[in-house]
Amino acid sequence: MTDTPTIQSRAELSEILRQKGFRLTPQREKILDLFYELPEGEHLSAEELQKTLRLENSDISLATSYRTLKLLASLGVLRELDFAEDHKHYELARNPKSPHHHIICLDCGTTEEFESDVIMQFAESLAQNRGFDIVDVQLKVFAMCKQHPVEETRSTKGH
Amino acid sequence: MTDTPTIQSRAELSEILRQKGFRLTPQREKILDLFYELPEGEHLSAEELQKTLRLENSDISLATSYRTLKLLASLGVLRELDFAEDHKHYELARNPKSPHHHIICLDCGTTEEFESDVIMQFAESLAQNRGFDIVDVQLKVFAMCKQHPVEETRSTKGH
DNA sequence: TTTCGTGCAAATATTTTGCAAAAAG
DNA sequence: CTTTTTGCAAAATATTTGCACGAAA
Repeated sequence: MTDTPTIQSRAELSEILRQKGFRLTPQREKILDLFYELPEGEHLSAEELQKTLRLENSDISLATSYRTLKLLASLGVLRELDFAEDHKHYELARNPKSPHHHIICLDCGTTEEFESDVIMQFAESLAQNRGFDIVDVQLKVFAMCKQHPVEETRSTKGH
Repeated sequence: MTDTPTIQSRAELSEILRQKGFRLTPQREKILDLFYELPEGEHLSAEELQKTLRLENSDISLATSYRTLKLLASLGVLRELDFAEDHKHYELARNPKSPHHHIICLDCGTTEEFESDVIMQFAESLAQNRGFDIVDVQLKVFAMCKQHPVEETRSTKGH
């Protein structure tokens, strides 16, 4: 892995930003705060972030939300997740040494997360063999959960 | 894994479609043909598919391309891939019993693929424990390749 | 012939960007 | 003061959809 810093507390944000020449703004603080308030394993899309901000009467423009999500992801503070959807999700990169993975129900969209040393070791040695420097590792298991068995005919077109 | 059929040849397409009440059209045949002509490990986005079709003087509308990609993916004939980009990629699901995985350079976008029994076994037992029925497994290793070392300061804003 | 698929253009959805004003350092 | 960041609205991208016509079974 690279030198991605593990943020122990929101207070480190200022330092991380300053190191790279970015400024600490109320918007950036607020957005990071929100991610800290989130239960572990939760992730937000840009729209969900906006909705949450509005609930707390924070008036941050959508453009700033997008810019902040990208910035924080590029700094390694947030992790960008791609499920089988049309938008990205973000979560705190709490512990970059052991990224976690997701099993996703293709029908209801439910996600469960898990960690795995097996996967990480595999990825590390693979990257080393090929001369890559790992930034993130994401295993995605697309599946149907108990509540949503595999459909067999076109009658079930939904989703 | 589910009963996703492994297509041995393009000729089976008709049967697979008919089974679910879909029709065999020249457009669907042509698009599947293209994927068969692709070297293993190659994948196409909707736009790339259009470009390739145009090169062969096939005049299939973009809407139909999108519809066909979605349809074939839902039938298990194609596999939908999400890299850290703003569009999806598709590839033939040649062997659904051992999906392959990708290591992606975040800077230049190069992808290399690999397979792994370790990953598949891990995924199978995980899914079983949680009562999920696996549809696909994708490990993505985001990294920087030899040619594109990790950037340290904001001076390198590109990309 | 009846139902499904296609092409077109318009509509959506998501994300990015130019620019002037406001804020950070 | 100087440079970055914000908010807004417009633009750019990616994908989906309504509808009338044409094609498959």
